[in-house]
Amino acid sequence: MAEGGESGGRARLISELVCVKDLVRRLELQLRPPADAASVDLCRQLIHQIVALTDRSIGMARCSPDLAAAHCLLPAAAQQQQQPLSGAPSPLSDAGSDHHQPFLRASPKKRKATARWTSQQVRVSAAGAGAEGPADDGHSWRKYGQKDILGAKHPRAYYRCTHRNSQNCPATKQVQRTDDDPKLFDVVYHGDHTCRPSAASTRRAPHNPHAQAALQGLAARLTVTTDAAIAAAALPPMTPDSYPARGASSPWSLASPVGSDSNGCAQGVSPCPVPGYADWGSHGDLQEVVSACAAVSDLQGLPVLDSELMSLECFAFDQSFDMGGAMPSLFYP
DNA sequence: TTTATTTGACCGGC
DNA sequence: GCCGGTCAAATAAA
Repeated sequence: MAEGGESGGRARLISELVCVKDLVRRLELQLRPPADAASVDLCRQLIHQIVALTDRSIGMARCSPDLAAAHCLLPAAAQQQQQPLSGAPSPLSDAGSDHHQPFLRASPKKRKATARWTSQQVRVSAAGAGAEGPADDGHSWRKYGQKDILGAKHPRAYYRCTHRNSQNCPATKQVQRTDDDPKLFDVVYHGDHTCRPSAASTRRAPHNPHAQAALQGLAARLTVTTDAAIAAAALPPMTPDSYPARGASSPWSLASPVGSDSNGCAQGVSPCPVPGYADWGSHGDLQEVVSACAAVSDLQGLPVLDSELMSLECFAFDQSFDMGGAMPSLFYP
């Protein structure tokens, strides 16, 4: 546990937020009229991914004693639901080991060569994105292999960054349909993108009322809990096509993307720990990530999302960031 | 013609 | 020897 030390954790946190930033920008693109069903579905996919990544980032940040002490990461309502970080340890307190990721099978034979990568695990839905795989995550991937995995119902697909050759981008990901729900995919990211995001993904877009509605629904339901055990094990992950129908009497979990990786030595850590995103790694850019989320919600006057996400501006990336501790999980009550 | 995907073979860790 | 991950030729699609 605590592989890679606190600087590695901070690097992962920044990487997470960079992904969020990219997703938000893509969401902005979907907000331009005319809106259609496919666009709305894609927006939902993006929202799902944004929340999942935010969830994990919050978890990482909460593990920083300074950040947690400042009470700047979570809204008051969410803090009321929190359990103490100290005392009884969370089942996810040693996030970083595979056996705490319910959607990942233990892989004792994982190669050492791949273990050095920074890795992230998320569970995403295929709903609205076709049955072939989860929605686009903002990067361009090229499939290079597929394998039947022992004990798994569905094969695992292997992707690498399209810019692997042109920009020597080392990022790869593995996508595998979950056994229990064909609509869900477990996605494991290895390495960090050193390629530059496409310019198209950064264009601003006008307002799309359907996407705004989806965001509004997201904001209205957004709460945070540190009971990752419940979130990860007892409750099903969110699917974009299902969350609008969920009632308040049926608590359920968003995907619990428990952060896990190896030692994170594949990347530098300070001050700009994410290769290829060096110019994104500043505090100002992190604020931009959060501000982008807030700006979208603010268009419809969504104080909940606004205040919650704006509180994330307290991300100061304390130099003593520690990955130890419980991982909270977002869920919709 | 170029680019992406498929799929069997190969490699290396265990 | 088993298994997961990657390679690369063949094939398909744009």
